Amino acid sequence: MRPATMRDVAALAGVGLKTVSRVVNRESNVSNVTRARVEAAIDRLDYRQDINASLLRRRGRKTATIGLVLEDVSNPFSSALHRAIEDRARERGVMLFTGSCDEDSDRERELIGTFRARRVDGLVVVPASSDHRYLIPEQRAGTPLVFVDRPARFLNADSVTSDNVGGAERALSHLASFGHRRIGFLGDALEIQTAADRLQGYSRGLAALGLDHEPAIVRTGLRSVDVAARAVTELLRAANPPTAVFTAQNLITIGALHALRELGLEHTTALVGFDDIELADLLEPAVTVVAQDPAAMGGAAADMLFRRLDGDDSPPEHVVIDVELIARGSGEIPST
Amino acid sequence: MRPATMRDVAALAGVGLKTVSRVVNRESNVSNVTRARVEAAIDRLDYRQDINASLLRRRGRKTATIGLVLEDVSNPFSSALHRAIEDRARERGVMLFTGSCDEDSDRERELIGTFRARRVDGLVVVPASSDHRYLIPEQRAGTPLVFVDRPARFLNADSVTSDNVGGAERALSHLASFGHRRIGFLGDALEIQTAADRLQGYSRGLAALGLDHEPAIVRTGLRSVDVAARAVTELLRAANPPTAVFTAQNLITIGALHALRELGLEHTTALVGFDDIELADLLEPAVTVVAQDPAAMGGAAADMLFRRLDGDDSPPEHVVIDVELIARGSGEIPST
DNA sequence: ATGAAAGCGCTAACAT
DNA sequence: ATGTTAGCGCTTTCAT
Repeated sequence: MRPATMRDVAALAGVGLKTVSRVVNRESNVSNVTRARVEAAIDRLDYRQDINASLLRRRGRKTATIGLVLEDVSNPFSSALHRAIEDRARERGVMLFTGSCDEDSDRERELIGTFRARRVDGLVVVPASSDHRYLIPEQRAGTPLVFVDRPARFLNADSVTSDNVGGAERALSHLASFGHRRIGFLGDALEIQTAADRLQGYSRGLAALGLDHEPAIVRTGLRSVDVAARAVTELLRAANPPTAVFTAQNLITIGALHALRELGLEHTTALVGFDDIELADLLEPAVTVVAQDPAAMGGAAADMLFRRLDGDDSPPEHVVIDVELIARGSGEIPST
Repeated sequence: MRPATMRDVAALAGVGLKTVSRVVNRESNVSNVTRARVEAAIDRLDYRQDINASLLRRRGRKTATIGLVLEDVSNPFSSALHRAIEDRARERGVMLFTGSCDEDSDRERELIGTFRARRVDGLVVVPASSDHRYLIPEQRAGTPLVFVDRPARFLNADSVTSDNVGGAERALSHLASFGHRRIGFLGDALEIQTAADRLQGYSRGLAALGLDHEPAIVRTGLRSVDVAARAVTELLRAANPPTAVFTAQNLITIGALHALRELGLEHTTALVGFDDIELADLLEPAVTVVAQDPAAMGGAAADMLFRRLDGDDSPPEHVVIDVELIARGSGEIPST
């Protein structure tokens, strides 16, 4: 029942422990005859090296693992990030520990603590918490740390983010080019950095167009599809409703689509969403979005982490990944 | 730079190594004064127990990790499974190693080999390969092994699958109840067990309705959205086309939706898909599907694995998770 | 080319 | 209540 050890292999092959170690690690200074004998024993015992024991004694003490803190492994954005990082890690023979923290900052700390106990070589974090000073010791200890989607707060660390401000601005000018002058904003809680950035982009967009900021058509703190749908309904039923809306997040866009459909306004009120949604092109009208590129973000984050792991200790970098406006129909409805 | 060890803590606190171990592991027989001293030292050194070293010596040699082989962490089905398993694992303080194998059987073996080297306590596998005899030593060594979505081949192991046959049958009888007598089948490669099962359900459904099996309106081996779209287009443009189609997989359903839209037949040809798709309710018509329950599948798989880990060594079980037909519109278009 | 001894960070088993 | 010794499975170091 107990898995075979190197000792077992050595005994069966009639060689010393170190010789088996040499064969397993493909070191030189083993004669072909000896190697063959050892390999036969390995096969016979179905031996597999215990990486944990191996790494314990190794110089450098690397575990060939990295920890990945995501919002939720099952949401499309997180899992696209995950996949991109997995692919990079695989090239280096590195395994991933992942965990979902559901925007819960306690869970973020708990996860990172667990990763630390497992001696991960580095950390990629989509942060939930708003104060990362607790990671100072970690950082000082030399553990590479890359933040994704949102920057670290109160900690100077590498980050990879989308161009949220620029993307929102682009959405605004796109809608304006179709004649819209009253453009509603629907966003998430402003404690979330990306939500705040997108609102800032909206404001800048208004300013660039010489338009006033009208608080009545700006709604934030929308945390679910239903809440978003209700907010959109209210906005459009009020007196002097906006002729276009900018929905600053995935679920909010979906909520807005439901609301517009119910009000029968889907071909009348223009809509641009931030973040692409599945099947957006099959909807009627197809949904215009500012799309992020989670695969590129994950790739950039992994590249950065591995550069750090390879010894790069230049000052923290902040990579901003471009977003793309994909015009599909809903954002090209002209103002009436 | 080197992380603090238990030794360091013991030295700083002026106690023996074992006392620190007792405090860290919350064992009894430590006076409050001593405990406080040790805890202060832990805080000052920012010490964190090295789990790998700890587990190396522990009785039972458990690593508190499980390995999860998925088709692709970024696809919705896989990631929903992943999340369900993560939640169960978290309750037990178990971490997950995950990997995507993209339907590549070599990659499946490679991943499982890596997991084995890391001494995972158990394995949950969505299999890509068609012969699992290579896992016999693993199984004999007592490593719990649960297959999900598709059963093991040539290996008697626990499995959790959807009711693919029954679901397909239900789709057939649903379409028949709206008058359809010529129902096309569009499916994936039959090497994939689920695809074969769904075709079998289709055949049974036909038989139950007293309908003939017409090879001309059955297409299999459709491996992408585009290929599926083309197949649907061909089917519907041919002489004597089916009045309804059953698309036996996610991407095929999406391909069919594109094709129907392009042909202008979306309100004429009935469609039932296997596996739910995002935003199916916002499409026009909304898409009727036979929905799997990946969260339930993952939960059941995790429960099974942990039962095995807790010592249950009864014969392998094959849990079948029910599927649900969700009527939304496309499947209720009557035959003309 | 090969192996014996020491030790990685920790827990088990046994003192005291 | 606390400490000491051995040893988990492996690599390092140093010998032969």
